[in-house]
Amino acid sequence: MRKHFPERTIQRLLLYYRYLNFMLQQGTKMISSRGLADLLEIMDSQVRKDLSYFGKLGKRGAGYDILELRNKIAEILGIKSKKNICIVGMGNLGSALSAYKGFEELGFNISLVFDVSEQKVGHKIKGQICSNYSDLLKLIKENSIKIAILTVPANSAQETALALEKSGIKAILNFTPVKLTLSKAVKIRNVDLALELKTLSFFTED
Amino acid sequence: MRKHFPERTIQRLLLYYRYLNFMLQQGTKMISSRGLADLLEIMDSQVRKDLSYFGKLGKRGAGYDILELRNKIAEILGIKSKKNICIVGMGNLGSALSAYKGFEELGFNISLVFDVSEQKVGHKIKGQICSNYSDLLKLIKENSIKIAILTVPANSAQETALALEKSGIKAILNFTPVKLTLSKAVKIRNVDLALELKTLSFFTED
DNA sequence: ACTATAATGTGAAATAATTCACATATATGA
DNA sequence: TCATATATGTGAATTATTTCACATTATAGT
Repeated sequence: MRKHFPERTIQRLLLYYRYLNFMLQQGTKMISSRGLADLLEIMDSQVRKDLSYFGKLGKRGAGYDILELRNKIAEILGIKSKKNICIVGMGNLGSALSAYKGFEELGFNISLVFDVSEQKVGHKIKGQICSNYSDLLKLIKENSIKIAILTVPANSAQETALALEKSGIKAILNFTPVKLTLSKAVKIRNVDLALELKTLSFFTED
Repeated sequence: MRKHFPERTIQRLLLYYRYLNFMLQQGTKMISSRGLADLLEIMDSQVRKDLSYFGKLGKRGAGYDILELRNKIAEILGIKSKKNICIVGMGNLGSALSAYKGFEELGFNISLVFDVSEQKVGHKIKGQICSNYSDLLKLIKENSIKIAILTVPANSAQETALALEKSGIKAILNFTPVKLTLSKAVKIRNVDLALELKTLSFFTED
């Protein structure tokens, strides 16, 4: 079923998911594509197109059953099954992310965090005991972790990424401003905070 | 000159900028579109198209003069002129961002940080003295700050955004998972960390 | 039961972004 | 100076994504 639809569709599905959950708590039962679209300030046809990639999920004349749709999206996105992840680099950003609640809600569990610093290794950082970077290979393999968040300093990013690949990691969320070069078997996604701020600022009138 | 080119073009310009700076330090003088493209794993035609939006910046048969191109991109992106920004919400993420080096390199200066907590206000967090949220309007106006990073808890995001708008903020980098509703005069850009991780994970083979 | 209204699902059209392909210009070496 | 190789800049083609438009189906009110 994969890759006949835009990546953006998946991201919007996630946004729908959040709103549907919220509406469930409110006790609402049905929602139209227009209703969802208005909340997100997008076109209703976009909502329908997105959902149509995954079947006929609505009911003509009535809309979408919120509970059903929420569950279907959870299924599509694989939110039911918890996935263990690790964070490598417990600097400011790394430790902030280790405490970030948003990951858990989408089915992620931070099961390991690493750093090289002697001051951190063995100690709790935001409730997580920090493992030694020298045990990276061993621990990631033992725990069969496939997803890593990379928050090390730029100058050790590539080297750390290689170690992650070797340890069996299949996906890296890269917060460093470095273009990582790994085999195609490893999916990389870059989150470039400075770039986001600059993009915003560029398209803003002074 | 604005908005005849894709937003992605601006983002790539920024990546080019980083590489050009690096190459300058190495002492290289010229680079071809192919050279740049290979570094970023994109098409060389993409590089040429991106640059062509801003003039004839290269020399046929020779390529691009690295110093000239770097300066031209800095000019396009407005990197020379420092811009003051503020961060609202000094939780884990906010304080990590207040210490983040990447912003400075692109011409941003974090001149104010805010929180509501009595324990934080008046104290230094990562080198920044935290201002009281109740002084938000006054301080942002006084300092003519136009850009804000929003890292407050989800349940106060919308309300804080409204306060920011009132204080004259024209652009918000929103790290909360909340769809902010403001007048069109305020540019909003969302950074949704959980969504990034989920997108990555979705397109990864288990 | 009938009519008016609401809403989906989906090809087709429109829009946007990327990549191709090549005419044109420059550089280099013999 | 000429031939060959290199590399830009750009209109055209391609590919991707969004939006339109409408046939179809369901609902609600009378």
